[in-house]
Amino acid sequence: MSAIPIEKNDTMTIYSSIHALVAQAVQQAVAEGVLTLNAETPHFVVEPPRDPAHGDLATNVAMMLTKAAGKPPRAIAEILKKHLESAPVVAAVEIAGPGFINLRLRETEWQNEIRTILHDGRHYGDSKLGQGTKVLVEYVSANPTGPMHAGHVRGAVVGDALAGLLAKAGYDVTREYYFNDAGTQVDVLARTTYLRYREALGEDIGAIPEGFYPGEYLKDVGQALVARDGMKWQGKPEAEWLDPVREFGVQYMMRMIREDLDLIGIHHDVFTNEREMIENGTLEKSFKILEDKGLIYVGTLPPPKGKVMEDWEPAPLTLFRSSNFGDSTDRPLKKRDGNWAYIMPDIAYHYDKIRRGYSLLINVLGTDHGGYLERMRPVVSAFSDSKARLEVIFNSIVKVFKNGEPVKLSKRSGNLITLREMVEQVGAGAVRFFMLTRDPKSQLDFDFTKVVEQTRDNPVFYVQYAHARCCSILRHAGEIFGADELTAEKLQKADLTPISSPEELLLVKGMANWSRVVEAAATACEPHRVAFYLLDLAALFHGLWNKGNDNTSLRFIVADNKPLTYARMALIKAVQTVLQSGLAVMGCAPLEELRNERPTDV
RNA sequence: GUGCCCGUAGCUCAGUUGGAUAGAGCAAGUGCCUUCUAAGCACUAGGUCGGAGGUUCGACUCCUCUCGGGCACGCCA
Repeated sequence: MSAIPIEKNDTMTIYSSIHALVAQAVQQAVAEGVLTLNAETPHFVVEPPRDPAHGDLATNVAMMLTKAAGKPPRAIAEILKKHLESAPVVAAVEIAGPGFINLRLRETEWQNEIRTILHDGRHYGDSKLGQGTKVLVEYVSANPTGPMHAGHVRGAVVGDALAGLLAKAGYDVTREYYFNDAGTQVDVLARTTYLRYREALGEDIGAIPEGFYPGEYLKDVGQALVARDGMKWQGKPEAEWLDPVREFGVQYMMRMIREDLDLIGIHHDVFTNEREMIENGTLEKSFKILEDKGLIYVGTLPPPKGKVMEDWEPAPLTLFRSSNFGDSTDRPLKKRDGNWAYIMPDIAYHYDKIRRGYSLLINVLGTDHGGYLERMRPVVSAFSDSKARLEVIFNSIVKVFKNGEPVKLSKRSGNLITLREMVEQVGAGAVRFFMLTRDPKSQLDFDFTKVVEQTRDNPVFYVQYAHARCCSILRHAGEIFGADELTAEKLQKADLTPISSPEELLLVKGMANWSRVVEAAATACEPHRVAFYLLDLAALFHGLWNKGNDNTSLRFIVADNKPLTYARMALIKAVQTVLQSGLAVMGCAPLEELRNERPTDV
């Protein structure tokens, strides 16, 4: 029986190459007539078994083939076993349980994985899963009426990390911010700005009345307006100042928001706004397109169910046939008075996204926007002829704590925990990491005290500590070898055969999972999986470190054994690299030491 | 009334898209500092995966029903 050659290219991982090997084994068994299939080989997986005692890799291929082959899974596994055993990278093959094929690879395969990590550096784990698909991630999108506060941060971080994750997974990502500068909210902004403007000119405005924004931050805007325009608007009727003051306020707020976002390292590629959508005709055009597709008609909707509405009166309205695309009802695009309904700018905006060629649209929103997905999916389907896909990442609220006590937030009084405050107190990296330590759908408690705690149960610290330890070890080793000898380039050439203990290889296998995590997390649009992966990897590393307590020969630096130590430095450098790669996806800066420092920078 | 989300150890949460004996941290118990950082590590104990059916070689995962909690459900914005 001839050995099966493995075709290997740059983007292949251990898992994908073994997957290919298994597929080849199936083909070969068929070619030799020992296996007959009456259907295509179904989708099977090659993955690390839950229990490491089962081997390095496991595949369910035999169980998946039972129908096509008309044989019990263990019989199929027996046939494939013979083929797999002949592969040079395979050390052992076992059949277990209902028909799993467990593979053990030669140690050199794992040692080579260390070289791959050192070679790929920050690009280790990159995937071509997305195949360059154009994806637009829209996040933050807060209206320009105030600074970023705790309520915005989670969505901002989740969106940004998701964008980073999709980029790593091979998508062509655009980070976009959409703001509403044409509705009543920005009119309130304009009126409040005008009030603060009069205040800045020395008028006594008293308390901020109901229906205005109470926040102190608008005093600055009033003063800035005085600085620019002087007394130009004083005593003038609203009709004269409303437009220019609104524009001034919006620009001021957007500048402030961008500065806030910069504090946690968030920079959108594109800013889009509602006014532009209306003024450049996109809105009219999107309506026309729906009309041309025969999706607009005039009709009367039944009253909404399950909700008492005293003022309900049936009336003929301009409707969009969204029920053609799975919506529970058709939607009015114009109000009774003939003006556009409020969803129309959103519709226009999503038309614009499609027009720009995106086939995957992702919006990051709070769970309180529950109805959004049902309303917008039909829109996206209509404009793209069902070719583009809209996904919404809903994230739950963040509850803020200090010393275990909940911090009361009140938007009405303008008493909010600002993003700036969070970053100044715990550091940008910690804010970002912590926001990603939970599935977005579940509620998150953000405790200022816990985030900076240097203990095992603070995931931010635990992962950073692992990275800092790698740095520390390499610093110490530099005294033996000279720092010049510990670069990734030099370490790649090390003899890695000393890396052979089960504990060390377990760590390497953990690192080899990185690309699988990238792909799975990107597919699920769940960046928090990266945080959990890093936590796992850090635990493996800390565990190995502490093995040195019981057994000095397992310490990374063994003074009287330079070849061994040098090989282990390659391992440490690899761990450092993977941690950095993961932190980079999350947008957190890796820390080189923690002793007297807080995470401060992005 | 309808739709979406959640329900996993005493607490806070993961669970590799259907795989083998369901995992971490905290809290409880035990052991480990002559060290490259004990800011930690190892071990013990803890479960009817809300409940009941179904699909199949195999279900925390998919389907139906059901109970409990959250969020939505206008021509308002």
